Amino acid sequence: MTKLKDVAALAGVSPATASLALNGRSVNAKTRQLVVTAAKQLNYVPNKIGQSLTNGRSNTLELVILNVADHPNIVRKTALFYYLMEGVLAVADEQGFGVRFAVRSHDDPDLTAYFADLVGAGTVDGAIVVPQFARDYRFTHILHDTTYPCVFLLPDRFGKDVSHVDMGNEAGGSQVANLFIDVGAERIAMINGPVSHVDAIERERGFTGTILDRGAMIVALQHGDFTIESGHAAMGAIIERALPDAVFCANDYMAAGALKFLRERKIRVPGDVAVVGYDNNDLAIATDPPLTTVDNHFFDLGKALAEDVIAQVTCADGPTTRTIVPTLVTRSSHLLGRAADD
Amino acid sequence: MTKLKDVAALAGVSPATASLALNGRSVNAKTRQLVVTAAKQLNYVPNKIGQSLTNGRSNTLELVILNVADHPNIVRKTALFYYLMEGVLAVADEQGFGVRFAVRSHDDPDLTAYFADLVGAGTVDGAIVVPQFARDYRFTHILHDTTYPCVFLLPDRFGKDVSHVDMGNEAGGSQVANLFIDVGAERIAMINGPVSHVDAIERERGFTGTILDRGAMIVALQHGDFTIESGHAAMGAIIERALPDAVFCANDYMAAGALKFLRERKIRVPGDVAVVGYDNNDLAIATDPPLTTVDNHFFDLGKALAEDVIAQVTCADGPTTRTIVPTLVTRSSHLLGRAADD
DNA sequence: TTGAAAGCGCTAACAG
DNA sequence: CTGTTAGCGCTTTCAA
Repeated sequence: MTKLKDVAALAGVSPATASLALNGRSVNAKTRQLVVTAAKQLNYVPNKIGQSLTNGRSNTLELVILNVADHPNIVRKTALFYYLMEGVLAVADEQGFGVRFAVRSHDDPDLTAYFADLVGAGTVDGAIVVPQFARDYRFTHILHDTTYPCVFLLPDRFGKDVSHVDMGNEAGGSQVANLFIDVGAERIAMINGPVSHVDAIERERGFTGTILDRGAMIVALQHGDFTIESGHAAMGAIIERALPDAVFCANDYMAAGALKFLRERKIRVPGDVAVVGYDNNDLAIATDPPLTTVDNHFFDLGKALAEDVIAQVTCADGPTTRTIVPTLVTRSSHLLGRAADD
Repeated sequence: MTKLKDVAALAGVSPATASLALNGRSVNAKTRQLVVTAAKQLNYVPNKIGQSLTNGRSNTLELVILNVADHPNIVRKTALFYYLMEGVLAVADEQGFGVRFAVRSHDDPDLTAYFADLVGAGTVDGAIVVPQFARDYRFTHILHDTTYPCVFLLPDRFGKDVSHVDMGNEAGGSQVANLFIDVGAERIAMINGPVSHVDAIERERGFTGTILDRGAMIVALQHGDFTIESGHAAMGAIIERALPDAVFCANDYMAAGALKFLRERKIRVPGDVAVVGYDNNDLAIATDPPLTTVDNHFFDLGKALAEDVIAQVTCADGPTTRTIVPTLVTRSSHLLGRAADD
């Protein structure tokens, strides 16, 4: 591997000036020319490890996602997370940062050690962390105490003390509630995700809040685990008592399961009951009927996350907070009664 | 940040011995004890940048996936790739490697520069590359010439000169063909992916090869772009001429589109026509009927890829080649005639 | 078994 | 504007 010294030698200057020349600092134009052509001739690529050691910066971000053993890893299934990664990559690339990727379990006894390594090892300048469940956040202290640049993907409520991006689950739930009311539903059910899932908690809060505010009622609330099967089962449990006008499923997978159950029972969707999902997964256009759902804008979330860590890394800015508001994507599964026959 | 020197000072030894002690080299037991407790007391985390500079190794792998501008980014949609990443992470973690992630376009004019940086910058010890299309592979030369550790996810046919893992598309296509024949199909169609997609090419080869070998015939061949819509359209194009007994779709998305089209036309699946997809995407259990499909074992592919690069990094082994054979997952969409009514 | 010293590749401080 | 020197944090000869 050719190094700076070699380039300097070929150009007939000292390594120091070669460095200045290559980094666009003030040097004699002729000298720069010399150095640049020498570098090109030798296919010189600066060794980033060397650079990091002197600069104290690695220009790398770590994206870590936190799982939990007792629930299926929904990230695995949804492909949504890939959009987030691409968002992160988009801004990281543009700003000259590389991205490392890691998955840890929330139950991992040495999660703390992992984070300690992260801040100590010097391989990354900042971290984007995606906790998914309301669990033990003690590991956060390490990041906090050292004021290590990091941003969480977490609702405001859970991310009080740390920089975070909120994906607007509460607003999303509320949007669905309004849609149901507007379409004439009165007796309403929800199939939510695991009780400890932070997004699920917020979706439910936003949803039930506005349902009740607007004078309709919640007649059933079931918890699934975000899988198709659990949606299917939950729908069965709901129907056992009575058929609601509308059911909101906290993700598209469970909505697909619910749809499946209703089809088996020959209950018409749309028409007899309105069904809405969440995430705007690709699944939502494959179901029959196509699913009305909520789009989180995962790509934008990824961009926001990356922008915010990078800001902390480069400007030593204080903690940031922002919300990316999701948008309703109406297809046909939310229609009720006559409207469904159009 | 506390450094080795600090630990050494506290333990009352030289940095050199502290290093030896911490790295499990031969040192007086008492000295080691001293150093270890000092390290613990100071929460010492070795700086990996410093280590890298001396060792010449970063213990990091890069996973790069190659896109193409003129086709939808299927990786974005499938979630399959996430399984692959988890496979890579699983072995990387275990072996003490970190993983960087990047996405590049095959059409990017400075793809070559990107790879040159990769080998030159010293931030990664090896690369896993996932090209998806049969395109210009000139950038490979850089990796090749420098014998840089790298492994491709590519069919044998395309990966001749480089270490690679083959996902067994040809075998998978063949498995589907056999299933069709066994179920009594005679007039058979295929909805394939883009003509330049390496996996699509192999799937078709394996499929049509055994269909013809076993005396059935191909009555239609359409190309989609791996999306639901394209599957829908392709199915329409096929039906325009005649209804085949069976149609093999090169991925589950297109199969879902085909299913949708057939449902609209009130053609029964299973029963009138057999439909099989590929990938064993989660989509496949959400469709009606559940889709018979082929599982690529993406997690295992990721593990294989990681194992093979790491082997190259640590043992300077020569090029490796292996195939992870996919397996058929039968649900009900492949049944024909009476069998479908069971 | 341990310490002193050198060096990995680079950039920054300081002279000249 | 350019060269010399030092040093980032670590490991590794080489001596003692």
